[in-house]
Amino acid sequence: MLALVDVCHATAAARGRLCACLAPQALGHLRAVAADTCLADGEILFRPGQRADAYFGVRQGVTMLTRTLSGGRRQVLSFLFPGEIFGFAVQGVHECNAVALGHVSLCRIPVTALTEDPLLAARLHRVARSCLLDGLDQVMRLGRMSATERVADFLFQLWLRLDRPDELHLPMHLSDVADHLGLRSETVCRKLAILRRKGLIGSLGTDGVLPLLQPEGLRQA
Amino acid sequence: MLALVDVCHATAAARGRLCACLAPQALGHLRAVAADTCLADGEILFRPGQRADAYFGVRQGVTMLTRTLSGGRRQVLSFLFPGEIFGFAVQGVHECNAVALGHVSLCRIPVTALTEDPLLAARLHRVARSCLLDGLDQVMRLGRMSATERVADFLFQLWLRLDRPDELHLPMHLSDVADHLGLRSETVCRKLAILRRKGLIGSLGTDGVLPLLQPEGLRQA
DNA sequence: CGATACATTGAGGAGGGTCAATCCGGGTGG
DNA sequence: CCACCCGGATTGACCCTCCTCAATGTATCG
Repeated sequence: MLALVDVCHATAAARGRLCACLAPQALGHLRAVAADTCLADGEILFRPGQRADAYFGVRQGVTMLTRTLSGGRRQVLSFLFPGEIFGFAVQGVHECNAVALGHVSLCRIPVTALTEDPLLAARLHRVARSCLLDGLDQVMRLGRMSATERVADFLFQLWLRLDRPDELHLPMHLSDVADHLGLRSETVCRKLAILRRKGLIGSLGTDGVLPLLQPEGLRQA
Repeated sequence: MLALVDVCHATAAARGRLCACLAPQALGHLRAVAADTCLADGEILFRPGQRADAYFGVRQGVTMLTRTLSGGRRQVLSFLFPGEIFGFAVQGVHECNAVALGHVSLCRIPVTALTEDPLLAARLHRVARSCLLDGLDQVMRLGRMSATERVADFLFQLWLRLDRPDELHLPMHLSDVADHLGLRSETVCRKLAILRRKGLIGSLGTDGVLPLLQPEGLRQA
């Protein structure tokens, strides 16, 4: 029953993290009600239409939220890294799939915990609104950026979210990134090659590690 | 000091409307704290970076939320019709421009009203999460739909939001719609022509009125 | 060692962007 | 009342970015 506490200390810099904005007494309560869960690679935590009776915090690994359109067209709404919260639903029903990328361990926060603890509820609402912000960034990317800009901006934003690491550990496939950016995996691959030739990033290792040589350079293009 | 009450009775069917989900006692309180405002065409209610000390409910007219990228590239995040609420901010600061399309009358709800009235606060949070849902729809459109599908889906969703009217009153320019759908105004115009040739819609009048001949037909394409 | 899964690279085509010309309605001023 | 003008819609021609399809490379696993 470690809940989110440990993880959040490691990645507290990013906005929207739960523990970073929780008062100590709320943390104590959270520790009491949260339960841990584990998922294997590709496992689906929930699907659209399922009752949403809990929030989830990522402890280890990456979870991906997806939605599918007619014709099998898939959109990856977001990638959730350790310390981040997901599972927000409007009318008690999930609107997307939650898929584990690699081994994922989660902490489960029942919605009933919110009614019991208004402080926790307020903080979660704040996180929800922060998700709204991330959604805006994605809309800007999809609506008004070229393919190269989308890839570069995606890496740059990820770099910020993960506390400016020297390299990104990306457990998802290129096709997942493509479905996130409204592109094809071949296009993502080509654009990564361009950024590599510019000296902004290194080569994507088979283990999903991508060295960031000039992260700030990703900002403009 | 009519607040939102009157308007909401006219358009209560759509999800996310404020009054539709407000208990009577909350409405009374809302009536007490809300203040009316008017905007002329093109007038800007707030800009990114400004302190967000109030929410706004649209009483008459349409308001548009926009964001601008380097190079003057603009993205229209949403169009807000009568009965709808906007002004959600994360850290007390607005993240976009709010622009009036034609004459707009608003009702202003100070954020202080939320701390005084937890019921009102809870309802507004629900609306905020509903906005999150609308954002998902837009991401699906931008990421995975063709130009024709985007235009058709935009009209279809609008038709649902406005309680399935026989015709849409669109006070915005084609370029605004284009900036909403990640397209160029010429493309929107061409795609509208295609839908017209298919007999799904009528001709866009100079007054912004667009007859919907087969609204259900817009769903698939 | 072969099989599988995914990344990578190439060649060709289509959808939508870009630029420019024209249309059209409404407003203005003579 | 009419000519003029202006902003935006519409349409056409051309081009570029990205998609599509296919081949090849490469690492992991049985």
